[in-house]
Amino acid sequence: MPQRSATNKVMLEVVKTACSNCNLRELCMPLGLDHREMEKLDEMVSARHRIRRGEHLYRAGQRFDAIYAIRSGFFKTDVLIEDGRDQVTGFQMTGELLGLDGISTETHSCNAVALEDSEVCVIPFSHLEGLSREIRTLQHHFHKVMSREIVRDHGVMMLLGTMRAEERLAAFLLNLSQRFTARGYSPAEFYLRMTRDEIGSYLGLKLETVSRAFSRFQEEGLIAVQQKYVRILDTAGLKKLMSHQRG
Amino acid sequence: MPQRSATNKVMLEVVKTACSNCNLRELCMPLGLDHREMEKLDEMVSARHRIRRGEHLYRAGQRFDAIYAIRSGFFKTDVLIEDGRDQVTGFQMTGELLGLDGISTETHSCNAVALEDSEVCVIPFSHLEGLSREIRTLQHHFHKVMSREIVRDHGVMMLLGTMRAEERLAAFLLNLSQRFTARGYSPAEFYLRMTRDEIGSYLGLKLETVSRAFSRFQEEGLIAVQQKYVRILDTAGLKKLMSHQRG
DNA sequence: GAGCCGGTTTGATCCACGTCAAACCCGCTG
DNA sequence: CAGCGGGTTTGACGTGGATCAAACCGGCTC
Repeated sequence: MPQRSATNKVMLEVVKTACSNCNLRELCMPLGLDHREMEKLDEMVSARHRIRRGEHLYRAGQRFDAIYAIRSGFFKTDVLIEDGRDQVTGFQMTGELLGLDGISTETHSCNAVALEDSEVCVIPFSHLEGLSREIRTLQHHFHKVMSREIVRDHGVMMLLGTMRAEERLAAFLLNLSQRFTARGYSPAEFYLRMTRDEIGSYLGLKLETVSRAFSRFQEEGLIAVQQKYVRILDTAGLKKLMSHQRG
Repeated sequence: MPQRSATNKVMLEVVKTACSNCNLRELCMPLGLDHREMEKLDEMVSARHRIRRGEHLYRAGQRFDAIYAIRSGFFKTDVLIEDGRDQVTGFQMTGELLGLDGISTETHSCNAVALEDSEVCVIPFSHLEGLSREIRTLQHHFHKVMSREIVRDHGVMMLLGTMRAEERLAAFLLNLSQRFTARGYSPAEFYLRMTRDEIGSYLGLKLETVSRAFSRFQEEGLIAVQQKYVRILDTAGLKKLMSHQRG
């Protein structure tokens, strides 16, 4: 049985977490490690955390010393500026990493909040750096993950800089669909874990605009929405909408 | 005298580039290396490239195998999507790294174009990975640089998602000022290397809007502009403008 | 020095999205 | 089952920035 102790308001389990038989392996960690390397990887993960819906995994300003791999659940990250404005910078799901932004200053630069009850693996960053000096493939994998994050952000910048409301929402839905698919869920129907307001914040729109876009998509038969439940009826239609609006 | 050979349309110099006595060291590479480590660093940089104004350092779709440190000059990076829309994702200056986005897929995901005659150090990525398995401080430095890029991108997302035109331009000017300062140039006056259109693309605005915002700032005595030459007259005013517009 | 050309400025008009406000929906609690 | 509250939808209206268009500016070539 795992030991338990309360840290902040969060339950910490000191378990022997085993990457070696985690079925998210191919999402979060590199393939093709030999037996010894796999054992080391298991040691790298120091613990698992359960985070309840609405709780923070970390907050902007806190000292950074670990990154987190999402075992299950759903998160958002957001940044806040003095004058009260804030923006959701991303939504993260199973198999994705959280906390990469903290490396640069050794301080988290955004908040990470669970949008549903979730579980993460805690990967102390010094362990990760140590191990990636030993295991090439791990090193390379990690670099790719960071780079992918940069590319992803460029995509969002593109979205925010050049697309109109409906294109943004279409892009957002298609992106979710694709990520759910990669995790073995239906590409065509899913529950949104976030509110209209959070979607709007992420997409640089007001919640009313998001809501109207949803309604419009429904009218046009592209999707069926019922609150947080979304069914995509016409993927091609959504794609078309994205590319050749205006121009 | 360095050997010369023409590669693409770009001059390549096979010189013994020496990080060890490069005065950008503190900007692009880690401090506190001992003599032997410094020598290895020198070997890591395989060559220097000269890029003339308007030329591409690399293009989206090309195979990635090196990152580039800007020795001198000024670049922009931009992404292009099918339907013809494009967006500038960043402006890079002396001491900054280019090409990090290519690691994830081993293919460059954006274009890098020199906005003035420039010179870069070519750092083959496999060398960098190899060396950072040996030198902890180099490894850690590199991770910080990648992470900083992510944080920077979040800042841009914030800008694009929540700020209005004049706030965006103010943020842009203050950011440039700060980066020039860090490089020993005047914080208050500089030449813009990019056009109004490129600024607009970066800030998610049309060039007319950028131009109007410049004019407005000038009317209000915040800056003096003459084409690409900008003098900041009231830094505090620009900052104030950013924070407490609309509220 | 005339003429051209890319980039910029400025003005007039338009429209997508924001703002404000009311109603609605659904799950909870007493 | 009434009442409440967070989230959502929908409508009416206002506005910041896009669009369209014309003029301007400085550097270039012939």
